[in-house]
Amino acid sequence: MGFKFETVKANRISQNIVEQIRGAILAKELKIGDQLPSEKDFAKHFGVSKSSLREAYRVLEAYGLLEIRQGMSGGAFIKEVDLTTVKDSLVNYFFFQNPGIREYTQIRTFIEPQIVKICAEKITVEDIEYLENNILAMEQEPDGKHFISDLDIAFHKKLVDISKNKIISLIVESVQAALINIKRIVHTDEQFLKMVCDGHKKIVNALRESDPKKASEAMLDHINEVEKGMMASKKGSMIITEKGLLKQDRGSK
Amino acid sequence: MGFKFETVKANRISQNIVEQIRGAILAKELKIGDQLPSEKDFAKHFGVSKSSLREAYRVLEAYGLLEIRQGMSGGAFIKEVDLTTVKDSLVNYFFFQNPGIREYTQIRTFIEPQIVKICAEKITVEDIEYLENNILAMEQEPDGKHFISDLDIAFHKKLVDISKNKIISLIVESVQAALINIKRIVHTDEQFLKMVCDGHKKIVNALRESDPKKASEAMLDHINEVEKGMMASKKGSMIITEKGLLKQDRGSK
DNA sequence: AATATTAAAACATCTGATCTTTTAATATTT
DNA sequence: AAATATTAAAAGATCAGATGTTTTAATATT
Repeated sequence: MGFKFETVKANRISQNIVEQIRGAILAKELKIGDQLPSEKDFAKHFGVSKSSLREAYRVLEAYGLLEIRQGMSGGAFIKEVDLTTVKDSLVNYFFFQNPGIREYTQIRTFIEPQIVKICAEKITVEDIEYLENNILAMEQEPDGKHFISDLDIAFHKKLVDISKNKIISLIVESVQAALINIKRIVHTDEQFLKMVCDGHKKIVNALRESDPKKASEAMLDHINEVEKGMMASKKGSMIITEKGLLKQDRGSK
Repeated sequence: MGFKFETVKANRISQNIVEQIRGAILAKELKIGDQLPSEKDFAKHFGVSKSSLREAYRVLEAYGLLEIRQGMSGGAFIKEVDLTTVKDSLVNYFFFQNPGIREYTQIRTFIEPQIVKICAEKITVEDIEYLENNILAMEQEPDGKHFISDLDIAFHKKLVDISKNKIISLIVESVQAALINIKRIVHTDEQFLKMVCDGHKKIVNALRESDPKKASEAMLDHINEVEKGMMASKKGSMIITEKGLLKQDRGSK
């Protein structure tokens, strides 16, 4: 008949409450820091049991919209959704989509070269100093382990933060987090580490010279090199298990 | 002391259970479709009350990782996280970050011109036909209303889907959804509508000629034009309120 | 003035009962 | 035999109320 109806689920009390409160937040009737009534009072207000209301609070908390504190002057407070909440959500999503390394690389090649173009014009001496220290730390890191990825994330995060675009910051950070979290691959060999450092150095050099084109090309090369490295050394790399231990990755398929 | 400790929250039973189950999913010990024990059984297994376990299930459901069905052969089933869940999370996040139109435009100018470059090589006659029909529908739309944005989203979504990059699809869709959901701006004037259609036509023409450079430039122009249009007509545009009604936007600040 | 104690508010958890939904199994009808 | 209606059981949804734990403001003590 050309018209598609959507499936409807029976309304759960807690879901109904969740939607009302989220709606009030999006409609700006509730602001950050506002306190909701206590479980007992609000349950009575809605005419539902405490458990139903508690489930609603749990869900809103999971959305990152609520902070619940125990104790005397505790309660439920409207909270700004933080980056971690969204990143976790993206990680969950990517876990099932399971994109290939190519897909991660592609989005990075779209964004990050353009980011450093902007950086080349805006960057300050303090920023340069920060990036140089980051590279130094990475070089001095004795045998890699997972610190490399933290430093790597920090390097790219710094650049994207200079661009002052909150959306792009979120994307770049999440893509990198997802890549590391999902693949759980950390490259520990000297050669890979050196390649990353060299790439970062070239980028910083171009930025120091305020050369957008050179910086952009250096970033593009760097991303592609890292991809090549990840593809090639897949078998030889280490993966981090859920328990935090390191074990040899035998490569998939 | 140079070392930063992170704050720790007292462990809640439900949170502990959530982490265990999410961990098992990420560790691939639980797969899509797997059924978890019933509330009663699992609560007993963990040695906790049913309410605590229920709260854990609610949270996992909010994460999009669980589907809970009532009835005889119901129960809790591991579910693939769907796009809606992540988009909602992004919408929540952007609501507080409240990025400017410039930030939305910028990320689009980074990604979409490159997307159509790829499309120019991959696109099929069916795809072209789809896009042409989309433009026709938009032209025939009598007086805009919110259908325009649905068609606009569909147009850009189609292009990004051709690139077969799940990450980029998610980003482009979410950015557009967030822009419309948060700003709640719909342009109803004839002039704006015509400008969008013309932009889309130029893009499709370039794609039909398999001209990546021309397509990419047409997309870049289109995005920038739309931004200009949104900025300029901010006062004259309509906004959709929470209740779905349309009212005149008087412009902010 | 500093410190220790106490009390109350609010969340956290538990127990156990009852209601509702869904479906598999059974019974009935055609 | 096939279609339809009924029934029973499994599992979640909701409720009520009791008890435990955390946090902090108020009070008492040193």
